[in-house]
Amino acid sequence: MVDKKAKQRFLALFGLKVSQIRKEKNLSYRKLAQQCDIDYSDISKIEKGQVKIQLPTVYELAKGLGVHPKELFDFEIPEA
Amino acid sequence: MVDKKAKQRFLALFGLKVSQIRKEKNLSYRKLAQQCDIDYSDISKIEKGQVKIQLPTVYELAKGLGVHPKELFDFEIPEA
DNA sequence: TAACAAGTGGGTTAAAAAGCCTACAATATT
DNA sequence: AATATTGTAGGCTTTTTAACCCACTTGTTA
Repeated sequence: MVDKKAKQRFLALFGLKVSQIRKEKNLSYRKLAQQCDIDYSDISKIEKGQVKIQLPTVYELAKGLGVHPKELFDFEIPEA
Repeated sequence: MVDKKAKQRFLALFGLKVSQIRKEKNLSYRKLAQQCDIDYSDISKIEKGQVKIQLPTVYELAKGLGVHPKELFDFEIPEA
């Protein structure tokens, strides 16, 4: 496993993006959870960058938020 | 697990995108594998949509391909 | 103040990815 | 023709998510 810190940063930025979009849409964890097949307590962990979610979960999340999955990755990647 | 087919389509489209970019850059599985921390045989499976990779793997893949992770999701999501 | 909603953290079990390697067939290269 | 490259498939072990559930705490609001 190379570049552990960069991956951790990536997870954190992804979670932040999810958090931003969720708040824009005025959704609580529980409300969002109703719209996608993810447990509300797990969404909390995702936003904190605590779990390395898989592609289908990314898909579910985007669906629940009503955005294209691509949008969840719309953030700057820190170089080096 | 709701919507199994949609998730499978999503995986397939993602893999197709990876495949397209890899070929644009004239990279073989083994060459790409040298630039990211993923085994070459696993990249093959990713492109075929056979594995549900996690976020750090998405990050690695994008890094190896020299693109922003967002680009790997730049495809149409089939409705319904 | 009571009831409710929200965020958080901890735990469980089964399934699957990560990470690794080997082998083989089909191409391409020399 | 011989060699090297490429895609593919299979197996293996360890680690971790997925998918749940429950309990506690802090805010909200009726």
